[in-house]
Amino acid sequence: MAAMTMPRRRPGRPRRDESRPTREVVLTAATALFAERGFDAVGLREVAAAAGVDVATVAHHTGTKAALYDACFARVFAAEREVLTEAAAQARSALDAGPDAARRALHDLVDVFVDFLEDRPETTALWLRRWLEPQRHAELDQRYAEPLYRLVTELLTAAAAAGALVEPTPHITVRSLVWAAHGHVVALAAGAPGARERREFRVFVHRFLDGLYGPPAP
Amino acid sequence: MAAMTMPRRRPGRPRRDESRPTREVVLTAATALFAERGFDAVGLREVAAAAGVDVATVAHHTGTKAALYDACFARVFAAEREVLTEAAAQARSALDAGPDAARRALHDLVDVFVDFLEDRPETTALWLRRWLEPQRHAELDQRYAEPLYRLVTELLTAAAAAGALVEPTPHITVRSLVWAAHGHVVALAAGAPGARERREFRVFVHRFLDGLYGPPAP
DNA sequence: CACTTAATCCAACGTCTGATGGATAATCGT
DNA sequence: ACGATTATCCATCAGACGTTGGATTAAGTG
Repeated sequence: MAAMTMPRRRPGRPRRDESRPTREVVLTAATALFAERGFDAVGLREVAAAAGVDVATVAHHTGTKAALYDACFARVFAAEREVLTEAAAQARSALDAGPDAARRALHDLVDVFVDFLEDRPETTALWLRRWLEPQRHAELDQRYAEPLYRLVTELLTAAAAAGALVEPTPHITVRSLVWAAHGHVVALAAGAPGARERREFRVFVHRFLDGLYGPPAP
Repeated sequence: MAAMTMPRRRPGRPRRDESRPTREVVLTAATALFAERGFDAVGLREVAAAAGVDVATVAHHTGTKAALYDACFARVFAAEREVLTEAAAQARSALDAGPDAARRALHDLVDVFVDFLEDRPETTALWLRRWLEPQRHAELDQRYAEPLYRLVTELLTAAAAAGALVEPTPHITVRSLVWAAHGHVVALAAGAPGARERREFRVFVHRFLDGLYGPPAP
């Protein structure tokens, strides 16, 4: 029975590295390169070399270069969506517990977001690159950005409806916070003193929220 | 006498368009293309075509492609620096007139900045592209970004010293504001409803400042 | 065992790139 | 009028690019 459910090796030439699927290796290498230098500045031969395979192998696994690019984005953004969706759900459940709890939940939510970006700075690089590509921009916004923005925007709207805060333009607040966080990551990548900067940015974001909505109860 | 100070035509074949120096035409065309698609995605032949000249003419006036790229940045960032330097000087002179005037001066300063970015959205595109280029990043920061950041950061510090506000991390506040403004421009370029978005972003920025520092007197 | 399937690499293709050497034209200084 | 100077274009180069066809290897399947 176990043999039935075990992932039996498929026929054909075995992979070079049986521990990680070649596609994953290629995607990881390509993501790092694309994040660092962008679509046009990265050659497929370079990706192949970084992944330790031939350029034809890259094509075999990911098709065209644009498809590889898209696949890299999909992986990173799916991870971001997962983390944020869960964090937003937690924050939402705190809305009923009164204004103080709601504001504290917002603090926690942005902390999760900042943690994620600091942990995976390539997310910032890829987002910024996408924002600079007008044609791909729209499609990506629809698939990834808009749902996330809507999630948090509706969270703010609900908090406002619950009387926890006053927020006339939640989408602008959310967007500004997101860009401030991306700027923070870029500053870190540019060599700002790490630990101190991280701490201070969190304090700033909380000041930002407290200034807009009032602080949680002491 | 007038003939002595008049810009006498230099020898050699005349320019195609005597009204605008060829170098300016090329730089303008190149700036638009680079801002839209980035360094690697823009070919010199494309720049030449947009400027209405041959590719060799581009090389003759701007040297290598990297030099052309740098020249485009220098033009745009010099304009930004000029506008901001003057606005910051005006704000600084208002610091002595008390906390309310200081806060109002801050509002005016960010308004000038947002106006400038909305007016020249290519500034945002070029900045973002530079931030994604690690090696060029440092040099550019030193020449353009750092002086501007220092200008505004010291303004905040001076305002804090004058008792107009409390600001533990001025550089983070400034950076976050700058990135929020860039995000605003990107959203506009992506098709957000223009007039309303512009108005609401200004309201938001003022809310942001009032939240951090307290509002100016009513 | 033979047959199929899958993964990998090698070699090559046509295209486009940034750069350059050299010819031509038009203006100035003399 | 004549050489010097400058701007412009044409033609071309060597190299890198993304992509593809086909050979090779090694496993599963019967």
